[in-house]
Amino acid sequence: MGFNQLDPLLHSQLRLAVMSLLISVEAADFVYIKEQTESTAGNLSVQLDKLSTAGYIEITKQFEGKKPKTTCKVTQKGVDAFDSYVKEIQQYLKP
Amino acid sequence: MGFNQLDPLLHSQLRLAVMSLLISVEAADFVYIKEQTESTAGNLSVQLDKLSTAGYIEITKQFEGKKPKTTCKVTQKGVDAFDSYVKEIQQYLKP
DNA sequence: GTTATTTGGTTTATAAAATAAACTACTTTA
DNA sequence: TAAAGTAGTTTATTTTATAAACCAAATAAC
Repeated sequence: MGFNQLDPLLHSQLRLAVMSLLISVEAADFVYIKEQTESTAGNLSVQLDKLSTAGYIEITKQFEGKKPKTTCKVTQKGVDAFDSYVKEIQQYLKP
Repeated sequence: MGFNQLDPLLHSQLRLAVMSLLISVEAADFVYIKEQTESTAGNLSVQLDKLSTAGYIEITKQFEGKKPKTTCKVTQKGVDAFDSYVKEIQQYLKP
């Protein structure tokens, strides 16, 4: 037993999906993340901001031709936090 | 990939801890759960109620001598839901 | 060529959760 | 018998998540 606190920043449906995705692909743009996670743009925008503020991901905004393009990639801090989260929740899940 | 919806009833810090605990011990009383999960009585009361309403646990209230005693045990439905949740979140966690 | 519509988002408002604080009812101890 | 402890519940507050509305520019349709 011993239910140590799960990182509340990661223990969220969408943010967990985003982190999981970014960890496997290293970098992804807004539209791709939105499609993969089946989230709304508004919700995604907010949650990416939180992950960015926490230093778990890095967001770059540039123009691809004439369209804006937001690219995200996970930071080392983000990888570490995700690893810890995985270890912690495994405690909950194993019987 | 494929981020299928995590059961929101289980994807909660305290409810997940409670379910995890109950699955391993089969039955536990209010005070014990409160201690193990390090939760406040108010929060625990609310969350147990939600799990009970969902049919994931069964709550029995009786008197132990002169003191009230609330005992909880997980139902089959609860076990099934927990199993599904574990399978789903494993998808998120594996890189 | 100017009126939709789509793309790629952000901001603000609303709904739902989690948590904390206050309260109830009874018991035990000083 | 007054104070403190036990075992909770109810209500209020805070935090989160989600949805709705909006913005700016580009493209397609009439």
